Amino acid sequence: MLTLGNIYSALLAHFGPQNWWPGDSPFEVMVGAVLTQNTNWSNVNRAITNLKNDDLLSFEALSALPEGMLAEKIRPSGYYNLKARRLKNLLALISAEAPSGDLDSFLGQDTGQLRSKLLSVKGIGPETADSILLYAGQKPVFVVDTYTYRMLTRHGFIGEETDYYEMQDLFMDTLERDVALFNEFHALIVCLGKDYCRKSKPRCQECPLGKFEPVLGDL
DNA sequence: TGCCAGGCCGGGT
DNA sequence: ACCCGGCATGGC
Repeated sequence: MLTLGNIYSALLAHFGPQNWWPGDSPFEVMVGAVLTQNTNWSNVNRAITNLKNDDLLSFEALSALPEGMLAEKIRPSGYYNLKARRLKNLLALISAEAPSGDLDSFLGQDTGQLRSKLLSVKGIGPETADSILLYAGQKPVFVVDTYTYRMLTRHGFIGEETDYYEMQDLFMDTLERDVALFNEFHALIVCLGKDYCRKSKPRCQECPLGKFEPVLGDL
């Protein structure tokens, strides 16, 4: 019987623990979540490094930095004008919710309420919001991304028309709602995606999941 | 060289 | 309710 648990075990055995998120503070995670939208992490890391080198990676410093200057700092991450605006939008939410920039109280809110507020920010969609909830807020929320979709569709686990929330429900209704599990699982799916589920490689031949004989609907 | 990366928004059907 | 173009740098 094929289960998501089997997939998790196979990925963990193949790639080993990933220990995400690659950022030390919740604030850094939130910034990274926006910067990594449709962008590879090495480019994001350059942008983060630029901010760190200038001591700008804090709520106070970023709030004081003009949007145009922020854009220049994060240029390597791509879409830099757009992302500077999106980061400012997020900072505005934090200001409204926790005027002193107290992230603990901001992230300590009820998960559903916080999710709605994050989604109300222009530039933050389902994946970015859920990444912040899980990796910055330690909430048991499963993060779905393009690799998750490719893994599930290409192995025939789900239909092509499946949307974000259907996939998310699949994980959250099947697995134990555990922060550490959701953390590792999503990170491992990204590993799988980078190595085997590239857009230009429609079939994952030597994929670690190849030993399974997936059947549509059998999860 | 062209294609791709840990999305999301806005405008057009 | 979909579908599509725009946003942009750096790696392979």
